[in-house]
This record gives sequence, structure tokens and C-alpha cells, in this order.
Amino acid sequence: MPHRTHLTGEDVARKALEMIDELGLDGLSMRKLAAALGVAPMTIYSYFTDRDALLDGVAQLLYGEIEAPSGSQGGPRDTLIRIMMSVRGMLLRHPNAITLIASRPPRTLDALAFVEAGCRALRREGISARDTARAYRALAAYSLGTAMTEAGRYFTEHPATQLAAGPLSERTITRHLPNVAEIGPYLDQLDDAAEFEYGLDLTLDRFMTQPEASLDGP
Amino acid sequence: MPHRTHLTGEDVARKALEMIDELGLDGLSMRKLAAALGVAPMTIYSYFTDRDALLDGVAQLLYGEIEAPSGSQGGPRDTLIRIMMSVRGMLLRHPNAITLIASRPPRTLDALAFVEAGCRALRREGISARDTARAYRALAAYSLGTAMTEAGRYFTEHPATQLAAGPLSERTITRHLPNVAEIGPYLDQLDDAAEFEYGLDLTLDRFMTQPEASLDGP
DNA sequence: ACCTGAACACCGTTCAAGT
DNA sequence: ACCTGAACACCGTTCAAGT
Repeated sequence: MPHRTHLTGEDVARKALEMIDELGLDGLSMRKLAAALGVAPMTIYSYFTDRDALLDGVAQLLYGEIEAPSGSQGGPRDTLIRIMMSVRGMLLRHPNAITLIASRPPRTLDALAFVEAGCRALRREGISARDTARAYRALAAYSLGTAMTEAGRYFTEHPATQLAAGPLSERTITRHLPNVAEIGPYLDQLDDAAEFEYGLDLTLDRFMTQPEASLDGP
Repeated sequence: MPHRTHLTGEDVARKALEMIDELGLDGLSMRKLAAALGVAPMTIYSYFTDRDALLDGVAQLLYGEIEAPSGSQGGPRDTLIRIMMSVRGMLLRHPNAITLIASRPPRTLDALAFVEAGCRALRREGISARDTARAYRALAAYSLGTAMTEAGRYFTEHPATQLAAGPLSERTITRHLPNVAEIGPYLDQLDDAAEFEYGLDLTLDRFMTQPEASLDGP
């Protein structure tokens, strides 16, 4: 039988991503991945030293999906909004891979392209390197947390949202958690994308309209 | 041999949390957990239907660790800051359990106590139920994302921080990612707790000093 | 020298056999 | 009726045997 055409590490990672999207992180196994690629299980180890390295490869692939606009069209602010919306979009397209992203920062040139684009936009606004680092951290945390809670159905499956479903009776909730009960109807009725963009806007305001903002005293 | 004193589901979940803290999420197995408790592996299934249910129990336990101040001392704003700092503290104490939290909202009375305390503080400031829901979502996303990136060493192991270590040479980074290279020195020098509190402050400002802020047009 | 099948040391969970 | 040991169908990874 003829040998398979040579696979690249990226081919392997891409198939792994497909399986994660379809079967969940636990649904991906080295053996099933090998079978899907038509190779012996051990062959995968010639591309990645172990399962952990494979998962890192998948994460880098995902970062590569994020838009990295050159910034030639539209102002720096629009560029940043587009990047962060694209981060959220990528995570929502791959909800099963979110925990992968959470523990693996971008490492490759491709994976870092969106970070470079974002930092460049901030610097072009006259923001200092230090404040650019601060803004990058704040934006990354907010975008990651937003996508995580959305993909994890954190609010749509909230006990306050589905009073009937959970382990607590509606009576118990309204009695012991009156304020939680009160917000329930709103929790899953908000427009996710609009809320996210509103938060981004205000986060950008903090660095763009008052870049001299300091943590140190008055 | 005498039977073990009766275990409760909480005992089982608490031991599981211990093992997760020590060995990581993958290091916890039903069999090792049973051995640590001195029972047969199948006994655990009389407390939790499967591994997933056990992990949910661990998550609820973790939510219970978050402070839920009554608010009798200090203003609503201080109360909220204390709660969110406590959320971050809990997650940083249990970095191996963060992915558990990300996909499992609080469900039990104990686990929801901090949410109730937070919502009550917001409502006492005269913020509407709808805006309280918005603030809760924003604060949860920001706190979760912050703890996740910190515990995942997202910035301290950033290629821009450790120019030598990663797969990219320092030369490659400074040439192709000049703006990323520039922020590197700052990324891991920032004061994590101070940055978080600063972000919380501004998020609270958005809802407290202008509670009428709306997503709808002008 | 390279590749890989079989083997090893684990898993979560089912199920039937024991008390 | 309850509990659980053995069994089943998987794992990731090692390693030696094959080409």
C-alpha cells in the first residue's frame, strides 16, 4: 500500500481541532486522531512530543484565526475593536477549545500577529509602551472572560435564569436570594455582542482619552 | 473490618479538590480518589452519578469559598471590590481548577451567596435590576478572565517577556513584531492585584456614577 | 536508521455476582 | 436490597522488534 502523502505538523493540529470542535476536548484521543489521519498511532509522536504539545499546536492554530488588520483603513480605535471582536468570534466558534486558549499564550509568528496589530494601534495613538502593556492585559482578560462565560453558558443556564430547572426551588431562590432572583429575567436577555462592545469602548476610553492615567497616588 | 464512618457528598468533593490542587485536573481519577477515601471505586458513584457531576460538586465548593460580606460595614462600593478581589483570590488559590469554574455557573445556595451579596450592593446604590445584571456579567467576565490569564501564566511566559526561551529568536521578534517586543519588559512587571483593582474601579464607575448609561442610541 | 505493532500501566463505567 | 469486585472498552506512552 502506498504511503500517505507527507503530513505536516499543521495538518495534524488542524485535524485535531476538527475533532475537538466535534467531540469535545475529552473526545480527542491520539488513537482516534491517528485513525482519522490514516496513520499508526505512534506516527503522531513524530510531529508532537506528546498530547500536551499537540494541544499547544492547536492553540497556536486558533490564535492564527484572529484578524490582524494592517490598520491602513480606519482609525486605531476601530482597528482595536475589530481585533477584540475577532478574538471573541474565534472563541465562540470553538467553544470546546476555550480551556486550551486560557492556559497557552500565543507563541508563534502567526499566533502573535493580532497582538502586534493591537499594540501598534495603541502606540500610534501616542500611548506609552507601559500603558500599552496594561491595555493589552486588560483587553485580553476581558475578551477571554467574556467569551468563556458566553461559551460556558454561564448566564443562560444561571439558576436565576432558569428558576425551574436547577437544584433550588423557585421558592428557595426568591426567599434566600431575592436580589439574584430579581436580575434573573435580564441575565440572558442582554445582547451579548453589544454588551461586549460597550465594555470594550469604555476600556479603550480609559487608555485613549486619558493615557496619562496612573496607578500611583494623586 | 469496620465500615468507614459515613461520608457525605461534600467530603468526597473536598477530597477531590485536594487532589486537583495537588495533581492537576488530569491527576484526579475516580480510582485514586476512592483509594484516598478508603472506599471501593464504585462507592463514589453513590454520591455523584459520574465524573462530570463530581467536578460540578467541586466547582460549587469553590464558589462557597468566595466572601459574601453582609454589607453592614463599609459602603456598597467597598463591598463589591472585596467580593471581586475574593473571586480572584479563590481562583489563584486553585489554579488547577479554573477550567472547572469557567464552564459551571454557581447553582447551590452557598455558591450563590456572593452573587446575592454583590447584587444587593448594586441595588442599594440605586442601580436598576437590568443594569445590575449588566454589571454582574461585566464583573464576572473581567474577574474570571483576569484570574485565568494570571493563573495560566499568560503574560509571564509571553514570548515578548522571555525573548530567549520560546520558539522564536529575539532577532525574529524584534524584526517582525517590533511593537510586541517593545511591551515585553512591562508585561510581567505590572502589579497584578493593583491592575485588577484599577480595572474594577473603572468598571464600577461606569455603572455607579452614570447608572443611566444605556446601550441605545442618543 | 527509521517506523510501528504489541505491550504496559493506567482510565471511567457497566454489570453481574456476591452479601 | 444493597454493595462491589471483576470485567469491558477504552486511554497515553514505552519499547523492542521488525523493515
